[in-house]
Amino acid sequence: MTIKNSNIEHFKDTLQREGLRLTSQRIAILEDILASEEHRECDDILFSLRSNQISVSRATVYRTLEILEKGGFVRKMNIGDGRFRYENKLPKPHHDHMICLECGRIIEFVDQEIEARQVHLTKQHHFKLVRHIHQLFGICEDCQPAAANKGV
Amino acid sequence: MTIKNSNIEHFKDTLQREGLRLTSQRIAILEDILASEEHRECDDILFSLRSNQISVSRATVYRTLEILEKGGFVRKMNIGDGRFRYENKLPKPHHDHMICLECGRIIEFVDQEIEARQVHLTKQHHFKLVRHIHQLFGICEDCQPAAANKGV
DNA sequence: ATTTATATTGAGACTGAGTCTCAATAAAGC
DNA sequence: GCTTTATTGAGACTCAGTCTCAATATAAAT
Repeated sequence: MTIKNSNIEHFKDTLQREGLRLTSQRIAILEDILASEEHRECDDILFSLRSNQISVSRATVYRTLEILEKGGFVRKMNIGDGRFRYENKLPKPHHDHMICLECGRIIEFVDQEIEARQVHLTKQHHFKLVRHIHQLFGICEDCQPAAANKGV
Repeated sequence: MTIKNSNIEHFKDTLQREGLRLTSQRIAILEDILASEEHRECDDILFSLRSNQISVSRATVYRTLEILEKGGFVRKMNIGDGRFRYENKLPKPHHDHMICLECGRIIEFVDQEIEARQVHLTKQHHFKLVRHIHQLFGICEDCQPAAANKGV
């Protein structure tokens, strides 16, 4: 059994547990996400499907993304520009993001010291930490010459 | 001269530098923000003004908030629920936020180690850090008993 | 103080991401 | 294959935020 098929099986189990059905649209959306390493918005996924002659409605993509998020297949991220991004979460350990303000490029990072400090700080405030967002906005290496010309 | 008046003077200077005018609406909005320590959304500010018999349109509040943000008077924050929050930035040094998922309470924090690690990490990636968002979501002390009952 | 040029305002139209509705369709179990 | 019921697509809808434009107010000039 391929890795891809084992993911579909896993998805099937997740659906069954919730009394949901395995449809061709859901499979197509999951496969498209599994095939990408990018942080994409809904329409990126929609157009990617369409470029493979798969027609799915926008509503179905949103609905499926919600199921996939709950099932731990994708991570939904808010980078503050009003549109959510979705990334294939399966092969990835926890990480945070640097986001280029010029080109939108996303660089992933993790830092154990920061993770530990977060736990420490929340304990100090008797706050039960559930999840966190840590985003570093700036200019990536490639965009720095261009940004300097624009006076950034 | 009171602290309040010196802020209005500072605002006046900021406006003049941009060729903008000092209007009663802009003063009222700034004063309302200066009088609050909270992280409020546009409508909170609008209703606060109205409760003081000051009628301003929503568009003007948004427009003024934009000017105040650029001028460094307020900080605009995205806590991921689709509505921006604005906080009086003047008396405050840099800080990040813990956000209670139950009651929306916001606790401010700073940690020099985290700040230093951020700089270190971005340097490693030759990324020019401009700003960051660091939000810790969870359950605040007060909400933990209630959340436990709901099975969170 | 009056005039003049132009920035600002308010009301409501508009935008765009995302959600909801509902009739038609398609899974899944029998 | 039949039945039950979840799912789909199309488009209406929502909601925060932005834009438009005629009426108004500010600031500078006279």
